[in-house]
Amino acid sequence: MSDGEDRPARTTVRTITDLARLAGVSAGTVSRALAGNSLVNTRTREKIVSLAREHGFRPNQMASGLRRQKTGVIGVVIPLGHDTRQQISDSFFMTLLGHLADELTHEGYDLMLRRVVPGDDPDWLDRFIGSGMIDGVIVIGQSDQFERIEEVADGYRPMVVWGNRQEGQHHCVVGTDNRLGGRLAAERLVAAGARALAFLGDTGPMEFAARFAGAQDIATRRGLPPILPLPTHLSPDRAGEEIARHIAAHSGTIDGIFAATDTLAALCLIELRAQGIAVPQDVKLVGFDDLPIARQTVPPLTTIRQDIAAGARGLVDLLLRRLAGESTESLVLPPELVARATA
Amino acid sequence: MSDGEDRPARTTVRTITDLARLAGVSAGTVSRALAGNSLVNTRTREKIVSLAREHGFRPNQMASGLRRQKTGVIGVVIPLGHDTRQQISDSFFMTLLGHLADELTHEGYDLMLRRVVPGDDPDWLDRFIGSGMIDGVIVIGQSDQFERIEEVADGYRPMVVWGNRQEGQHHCVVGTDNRLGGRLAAERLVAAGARALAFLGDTGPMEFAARFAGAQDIATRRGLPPILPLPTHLSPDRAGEEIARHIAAHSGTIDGIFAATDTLAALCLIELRAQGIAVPQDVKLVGFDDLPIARQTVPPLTTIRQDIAAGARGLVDLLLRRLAGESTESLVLPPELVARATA
DNA sequence: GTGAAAGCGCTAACAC
DNA sequence: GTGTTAGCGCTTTCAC
Repeated sequence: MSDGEDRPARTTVRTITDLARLAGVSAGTVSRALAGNSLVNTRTREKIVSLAREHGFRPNQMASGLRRQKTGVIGVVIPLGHDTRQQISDSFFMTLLGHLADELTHEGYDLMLRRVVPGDDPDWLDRFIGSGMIDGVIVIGQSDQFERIEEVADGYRPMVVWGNRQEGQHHCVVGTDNRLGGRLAAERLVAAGARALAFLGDTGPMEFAARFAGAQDIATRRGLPPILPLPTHLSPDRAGEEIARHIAAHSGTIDGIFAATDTLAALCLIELRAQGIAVPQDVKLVGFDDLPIARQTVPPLTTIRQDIAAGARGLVDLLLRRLAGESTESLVLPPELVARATA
Repeated sequence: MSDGEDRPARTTVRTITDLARLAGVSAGTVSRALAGNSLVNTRTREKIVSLAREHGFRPNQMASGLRRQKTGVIGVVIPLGHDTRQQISDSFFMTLLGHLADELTHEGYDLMLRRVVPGDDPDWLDRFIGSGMIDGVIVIGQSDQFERIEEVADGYRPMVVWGNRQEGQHHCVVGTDNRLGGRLAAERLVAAGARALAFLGDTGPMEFAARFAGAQDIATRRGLPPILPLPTHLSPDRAGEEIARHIAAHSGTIDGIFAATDTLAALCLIELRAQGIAVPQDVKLVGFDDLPIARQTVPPLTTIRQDIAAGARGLVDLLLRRLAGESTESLVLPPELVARATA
């Protein structure tokens, strides 16, 4: 390692042509041998393969992709519409991304990640798709881009979206039944004795809107007053203050809070404690997602579970089928109440 | 939207040649016009650009990449060596990844994400680099692959690694001074009155080993008994049980715990509470990372802060400079004690 | 079974 | 200023 040039003295073999020269065959044969599928003479193939290994040769995927008109890469894009400052590091999306990486790797695809701010670039989706770099795209979250996604879906098949399902939509979506989730949450709050309910979080994004609507379904059915929306941003810094203000303004008048996400619920728990409000005695609280943090709050958070791993599997499975030319239905996953100690 | 074919009747223009035909110029001119830099006639350029926009034309990045020998993509790879079941969704890495995505996007690069299990594929790094799909690579975490990374670093410049710095290493690394962090943690525990210290977490990965060593420095300096290692896995399910066993076995004999990560510290806090051990009265606890969860535990966690955003900025900055041919030093970031309520 | 040759879509000399 | 040409590294007919 100490003396200058320590690269092995072997010819550097960067292209399939280099390798062909070395093996005394043509580039075409090398290509076939490495692809394995064609009927190349076994001896020839073995020689080529061992030569390739010996010299650490890897075929250039750009060239191969260009020629075959496919890249082996799936694009994953996270549109940040509602709240630009919402970090890409938002826990739920990040966990989903992790599972997607696992699933795609497992299927032999690479993952290209893009975070976009649709407000800055209305063309975000076409640009990604048209880049020629990806064989298909997974959109994580509809954000406020439902219409844009619908338009694109009509002309581009290999796309699957994580989000909420709307009546009669065109694009293929995988997601939890958010409205049902909202119902489960509200039912739990009511069963625990709450009567004056609030919804903590922005109701703009469709997934949150559906959760809110589901909760409202229950309030209506039970003859309770309408649910009070307590809007917040998603980034923890801002949400913290906003929640503090909401609680200060409405403690005493509400006795049940349905938080749009576990992250918000956890912050809410802190604020409730800070303001001397006992959970679940004075106020019941239910979250959404069942992130790891839900088990670690004090008291542990009652929440609505989304099966993230199943979601990732569904997204990849549907995408691969669409890539293969199939038509696919959307996939709606059932949410599940996880009863812990806050309601 | 209601009548069958709603694609515009315009000729579909997929390649630069299509566009050239439409504009009545040659492909070369279109290429130059779109690149903007060459001295194309302003009128011609405007015509081409507007035509391109009108038809939603995007140049194929694979082709352009192949020709220019650069892709505009940076690879980000997470080697999962020590603990295969460690999720890619590990909080710290995920947050770092989020910041990397922001930084790279900002610099006009795309991000290709790969999760690898070095045990299954010893060739993981060369394979990624040799794929021809990326201009450079950021390795998140050295895992148990220090040697492999060193070997590659000698022959491949555009690589930067997140991890721990070793005396005399070849590869360019960005990371926190873990040993110093370990010292800060142990000093805090001792200052809070702890005398019998334990380290919670696997000491195999170098970063953790350095944290452990730092803590041991302080124990030695203060004439305290050696620090007791309490090994765990990183995945929350297994770690939970392991921690419970450790606490059951050693409560009473230890009065200060330094957890390798906040995630472990949070789990530890739960277990201590479950076993009726008061924090910080009976046992002091310090974490590492300062993840969002550290503010949300009860009581809030005293921890050692790593500046993740600065880390991401450093990684990207150094990588771009190496890409530009510069030689770069490694970057060691200072950890910072964040005093909350557990020690 | 293997070689030769034609291109995938783009860019960069080199002409004019 | 713009057209022409020659590839980037690979795959895939089409011959033989």
